[in-house]
Amino acid sequence: MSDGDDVCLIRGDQGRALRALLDRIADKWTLLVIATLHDRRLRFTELQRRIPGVSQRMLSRTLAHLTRDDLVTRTSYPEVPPRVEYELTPTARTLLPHAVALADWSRHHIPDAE
Amino acid sequence: MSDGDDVCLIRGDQGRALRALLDRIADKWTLLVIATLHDRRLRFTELQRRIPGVSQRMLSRTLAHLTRDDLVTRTSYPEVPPRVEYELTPTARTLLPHAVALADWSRHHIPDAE
DNA sequence: CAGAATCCCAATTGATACTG
DNA sequence: CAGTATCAATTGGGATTCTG
Repeated sequence: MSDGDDVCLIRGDQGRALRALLDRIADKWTLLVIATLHDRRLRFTELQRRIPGVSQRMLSRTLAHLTRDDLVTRTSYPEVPPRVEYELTPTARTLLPHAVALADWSRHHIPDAE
Repeated sequence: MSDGDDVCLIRGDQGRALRALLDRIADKWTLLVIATLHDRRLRFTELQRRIPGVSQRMLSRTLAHLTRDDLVTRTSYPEVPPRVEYELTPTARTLLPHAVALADWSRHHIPDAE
């Protein structure tokens, strides 16, 4: 907790890791998708309905990236009409507390963020 | 710590706060500037030397935003040649542990982030 | 030294239409 | 239903030039 904590967010592993994370989740929709899936599996259309403003294209891309990064699992059922369900991976769930902590920090320290 | 923690990162204050924060710090240079200033006040040119690849334009813009958001203080000394020093505000310092925590999470959960 | 102004390119996002 | 394809609009960022 001391002020002297060594912060090595430049040039080191920490810096690259943080950049890799932000590159994956800091865009316009990713965190919204993760948050929307936090307590339930959802189908494509349900996700789109719960996330106001997202286009099919962006939701599709976001889910593809999340699936590739192993933060979301995609389950396709061989039915007609097709049904596909998305769900957070355990890995993604461990990220949620950090997101909440950051949101909390923001509400306390950034004006108009409340 | 339970799985049932209420995560309200959608539509609520939390969601807007998190978005406001990411809009301010998730770009290419902001966190690098914050990290570079974590233990010392620095002048414009020193910052540019310590952050490889940053252009004058982007460093200038980034510092202006950080100053406006009260994460960095700008002190100008009336000398010739001019001297300007930048320093983290106490507010910005409280953000650093969160950044470190996220970097740590990333190193454990994102392949190639190490 | 510390920047502001200008121009240009690349990447991100959105709107719309179409398909298995 | 769950996407993909295409194109237009917007934004982020870099290179260069100029200035108090």
